[in-house]
Amino acid sequence: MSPRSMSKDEKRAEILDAAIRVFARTGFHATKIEDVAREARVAKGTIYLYFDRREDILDAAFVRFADGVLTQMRAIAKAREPALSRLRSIVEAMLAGAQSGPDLARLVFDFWAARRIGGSGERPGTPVDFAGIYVEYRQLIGSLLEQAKDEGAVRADVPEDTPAVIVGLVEGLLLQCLVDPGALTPSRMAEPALAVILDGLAPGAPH
Amino acid sequence: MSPRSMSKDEKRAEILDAAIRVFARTGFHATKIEDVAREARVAKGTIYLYFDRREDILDAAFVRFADGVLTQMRAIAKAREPALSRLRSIVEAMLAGAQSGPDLARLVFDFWAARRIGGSGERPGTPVDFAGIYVEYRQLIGSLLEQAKDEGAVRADVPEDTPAVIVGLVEGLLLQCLVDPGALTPSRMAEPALAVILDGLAPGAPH
Amino acid sequence: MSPRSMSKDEKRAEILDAAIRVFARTGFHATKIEDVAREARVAKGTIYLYFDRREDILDAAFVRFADGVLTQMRAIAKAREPALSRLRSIVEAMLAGAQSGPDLARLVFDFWAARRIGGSGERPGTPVDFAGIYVEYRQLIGSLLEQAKDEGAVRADVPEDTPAVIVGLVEGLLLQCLVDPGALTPSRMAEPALAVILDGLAPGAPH
Amino acid sequence: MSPRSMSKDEKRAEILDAAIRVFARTGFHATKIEDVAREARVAKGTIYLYFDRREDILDAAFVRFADGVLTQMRAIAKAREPALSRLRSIVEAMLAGAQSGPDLARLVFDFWAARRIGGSGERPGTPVDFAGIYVEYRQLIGSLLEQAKDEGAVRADVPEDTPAVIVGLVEGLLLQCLVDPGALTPSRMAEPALAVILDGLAPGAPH
DNA sequence: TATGAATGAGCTTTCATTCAT
DNA sequence: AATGAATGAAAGCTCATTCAT
Repeated sequence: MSPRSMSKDEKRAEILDAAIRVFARTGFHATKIEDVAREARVAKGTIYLYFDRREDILDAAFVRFADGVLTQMRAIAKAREPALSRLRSIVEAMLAGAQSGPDLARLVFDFWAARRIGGSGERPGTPVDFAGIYVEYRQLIGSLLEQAKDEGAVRADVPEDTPAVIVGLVEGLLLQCLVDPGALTPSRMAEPALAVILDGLAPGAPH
Repeated sequence: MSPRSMSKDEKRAEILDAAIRVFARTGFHATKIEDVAREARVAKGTIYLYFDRREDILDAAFVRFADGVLTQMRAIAKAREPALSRLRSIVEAMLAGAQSGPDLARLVFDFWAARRIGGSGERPGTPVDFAGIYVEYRQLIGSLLEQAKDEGAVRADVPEDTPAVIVGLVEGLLLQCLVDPGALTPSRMAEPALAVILDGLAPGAPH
Repeated sequence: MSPRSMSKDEKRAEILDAAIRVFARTGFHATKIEDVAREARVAKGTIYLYFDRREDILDAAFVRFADGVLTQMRAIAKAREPALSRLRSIVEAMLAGAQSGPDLARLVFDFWAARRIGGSGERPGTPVDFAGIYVEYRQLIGSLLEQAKDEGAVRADVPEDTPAVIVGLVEGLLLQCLVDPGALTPSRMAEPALAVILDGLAPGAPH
Repeated sequence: MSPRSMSKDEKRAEILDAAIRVFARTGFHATKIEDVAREARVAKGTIYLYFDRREDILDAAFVRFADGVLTQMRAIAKAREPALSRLRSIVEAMLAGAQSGPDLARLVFDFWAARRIGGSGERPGTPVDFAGIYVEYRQLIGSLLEQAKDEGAVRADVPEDTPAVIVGLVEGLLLQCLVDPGALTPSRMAEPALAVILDGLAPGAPH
């Protein structure tokens, strides 16, 4: 399976991918190192050649996930289109991403719970800059809003904290879809979400 | 301490309150039965006279928490005020609630992670109707929107899934605050949140 | 076997005794918690109700062993006899003690090796005052030497560090017996040991 | 680093030296093959080209250490001096040796503990003739005592087991110094040790 | 010869759950 | 009803040893 010529980084990535698959399927908390090893087709001990502790795998998985989202967002943000159009695309892309891999989105909750994000208890280990990732999400949205303002596509008095509202709206919507996949699907939510966001930002009369 | 005359239900509630305090402080995953017992001033074995399994305590805790929110929402929804004003109050109340007890909000993540909400894996035990709770959230909002429509306070073409967008927006915003408490606080977010929600729903030009 | 009425301390002592038996038989390093549990007729987990860590058992075992020796020494030192005679008795008693339980004496090496006595590496956990025990050994001998001097039974110019020499001699002799039980037995060594010690201390012509 | 022309034995010796350094520093029990490899500047697997099992390294280390001591003792024993003087030199040399490398002396405990010297449990592998080494120690001392007797430098009725007493005294003294390096140093112990040994053996009145 | 990635048996430790009192 | 000592399954992690290159 794994060629002997594989570099240390590649092997690590391979194990990480396996771990993400299992976490998504079983949940981090219920996933044993043994499970990750089996999925990655290696022995238990091998895992520890690439990760110091079980929790580090979760951290790495989250970072890989978040990086993917950020990369996609940055690409869209750089497109040659009106800012408002790019904002719309970003919202659609995030919802579409969750559509294709809902289990992966779940990983975020596991991460929150395991890492006690927002809790008063502290956890050992090198912390993942969770907040920093959201700061960048918001900055990206904020920068688009500024451009849209300059382009006259958005009201001039948009409150400062609006990026957080938009990011929250998208993430919260994903939660809803995760909780009640029967009633709600991400793709179907794009239109009403944008209706709320954009019409609220429109300079003149909506639509 | 606990009077001999206490009923089984009262005692159970007392233990549950203790558990919620510890879960909020320490996180469910890191909370041992022993910790709950200590907080409730009973012996470890006593817990098992009121709950069959450890996870049942988390379920019960979540239900009690969600019931509290719903009760509050229902009360506001019944007030003698314009529907739009009640909608605004609900949003403000939810954000204010998180403001006063951020640790309690964290319980929701623990619940998701432990109960594998939205995941493909199944968990044993009597399931809590997680989705149902959100259905009721959305119905409450949806009903207010209908009334607001009738009152002419809201555009007639508000998309059907808008309640999910609003609930998501509030929950997502809470997540943001939890993740980055330094930069964001729930109370400060009420105004920009309502700016996005309400102006987006307004019939004519915003404001 | 173990009556339910046993106090926590008694139970701890019982486990400790079992542990000492196994350590003596198998060596600390090769002894698994499981082995101790089996010898003590309890489950593995029970051990941890009385000792926090595996190493703590060794510490406690050593302390119990050393306390026994010290108690015996103190008792002899208080006897109503000439000081020199009591010194002789102490040497004989220590050698006789090792005679009856050579395996127990081995425990000391395990302790040294595990606790890295005298080494540059540090170990975690509450340290056992190893040096302090030997300080007391030496003080006891030293005090007897002083009395013997006053009684004129010993030369006046005995060097200050002589107690260390005597303690060392006895312990070192025990090592020899441990290493080569075929050729040497503690009981047989008492006479030559005393011949070296006492005649060396005699004021006039030896014997 | 290591020249290609190095013989198998030389390489083995080089690894052994590295191992002794690490054992002395860290203790055998806490030393991993990896540590030895790093110190010897070879890969882990290379160790196994020269030693079959981890314990064999300890055995070899001990033998090399003991051989060094014996060689030194033999050299002194052959000197052209009165036997008593040579005995004195040997005692001084052993104490001085420990003075220069206390960590190395610790190796002996590790060896005892790991090899279960004196214990009832048996260990696999080719055993090191631990007892034999001490036999030779004692024979060397015994032979010197005989010569001293012939030279009239020592009482005629020295008990047969006196060599064991002397060897034990020196070793035991070293233990004391190891245990309580603050209070005792080997070099300072030479004089009181010899006072006990020699004056005890003197034919007429001491000094 | 030398390497070092891979292995997996085996250990310590934890803790939900039970049950005799 | 209440207790808390006892249990033992279960899991994370280590590291001596192997072996393909």
